[in-house]
Amino acid sequence: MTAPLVTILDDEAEIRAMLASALEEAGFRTMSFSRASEFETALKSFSPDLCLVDLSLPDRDGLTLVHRLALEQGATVIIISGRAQVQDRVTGLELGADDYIIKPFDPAEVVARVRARLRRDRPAATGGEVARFNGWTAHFDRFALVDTEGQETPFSHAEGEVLRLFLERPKRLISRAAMQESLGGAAGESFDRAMDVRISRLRQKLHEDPRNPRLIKTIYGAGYIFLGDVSWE
Amino acid sequence: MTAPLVTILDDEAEIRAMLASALEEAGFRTMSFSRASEFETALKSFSPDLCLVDLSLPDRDGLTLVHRLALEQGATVIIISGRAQVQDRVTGLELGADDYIIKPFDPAEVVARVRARLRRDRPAATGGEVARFNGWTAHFDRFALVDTEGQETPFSHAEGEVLRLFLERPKRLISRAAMQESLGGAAGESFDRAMDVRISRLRQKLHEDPRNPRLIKTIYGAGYIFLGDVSWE
DNA sequence: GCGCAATCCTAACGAATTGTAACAGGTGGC
DNA sequence: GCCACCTGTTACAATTCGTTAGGATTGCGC
Repeated sequence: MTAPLVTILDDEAEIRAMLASALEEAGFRTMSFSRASEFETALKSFSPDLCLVDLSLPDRDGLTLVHRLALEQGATVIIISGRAQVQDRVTGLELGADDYIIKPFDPAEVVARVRARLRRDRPAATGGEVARFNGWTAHFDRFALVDTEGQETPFSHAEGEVLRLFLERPKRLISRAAMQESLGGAAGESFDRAMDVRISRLRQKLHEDPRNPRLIKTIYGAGYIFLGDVSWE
Repeated sequence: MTAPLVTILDDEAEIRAMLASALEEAGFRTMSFSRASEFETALKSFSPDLCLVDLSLPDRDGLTLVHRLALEQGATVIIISGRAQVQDRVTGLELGADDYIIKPFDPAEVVARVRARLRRDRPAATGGEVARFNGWTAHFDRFALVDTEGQETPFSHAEGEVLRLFLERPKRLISRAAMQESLGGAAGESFDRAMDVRISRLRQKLHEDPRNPRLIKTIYGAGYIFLGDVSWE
């Protein structure tokens, strides 16, 4: 999967540079344009995954461009603008923009908003559903564990909840209480036994040696700790 | 097509009222909740198209709730918060929120942002009769599924209802109750068995492996989730 | 090391939930 | 009427997952 392509259309070189470096650092490919006409020409050869558009362009009405991009061409568009009035924002969004960011902005927030948009369009690009650890690949989207040989082992919803919890907090102690709260279990009672069973079944699917688990360690009297080297994608 | 359902979760009655009236005026259906626990209970019976969530909730950590809603359940979430720091916004968006609105806000902007989100989520609302997903093309106008080789498989009206529901809400949990409500089935009774049968027949036409369905997943005790990458045209 | 209680593991069971084959009533074309 | 098809119902099979119970492990005092 190649990195998503984000275009930047802004007449100020400084802002283009700031956005481009922040986005590239975050793993996106970027293309920058200072004038709408050039941008539109480039669109004939490329189809960006997301377009950042400054409304105050010298050579074209920005809103018209946004409208054509978003509604007619179906592109994902985020407006960047110095105009902060609610009315400006509302019309920008009504015209088809997916988001509206006001200058001055923090590049970190722009990156976060770009990610939030692309997460839906290209789920694989910004991740959240696939994690790798110690030879395993967990596909939460299809509820399956895949080993190095491509062998698939399905896991259930309940097992997935536990696995996800571990993969989101690797190498950190997770107390039973925290786990119950996370998994929506009513505190106390005898749900803690159900907890154990879920983990037991998960261990089996991960081929853990019961005597010497390598991935899911029990900390007696405290909770569990997941020792895999996790990377999400 | 029924109006999209927007849920409002905020502990301040005044804000709930303001949002609800603005959204209803804009043509949305709304449901309001003051506490996260009630909201989560209601989620078992309804599938909102979009959730507005205030982060400062009395009975639960708002960010955890957002994370579960957005990433695990695939719901569309807009955070409303009094915390205006860039860092707060970035973490909110990283956790899966689709947008982040800061208090105090203008109801008109909230409505515009809600519309901007839903415009992408429910393209079918604007009237598409053909949808593509994972090698299949569903033609609702002539009740047929077409595979990559052009092979046509007809589907019935009842099957189409289920398929359309899935294609309009991909990658989101759809509870049985919500499905019955959508399909006009009388609640309770033994209609839920008919539900299963419809899905079973649809799975067969999609050539799903009964042991390991890839498109229509069952979430035991909760509902179903459709995992295709859908695009309407 | 030994004994004991607390804690944890997991096989086995069973209730609840879901899947689906088979059946039957309904509808419409001819 | 006959036939094909649609669709809900029934009955039983399969799956999920919490509970139970007994065994294993750990920590601690001696």
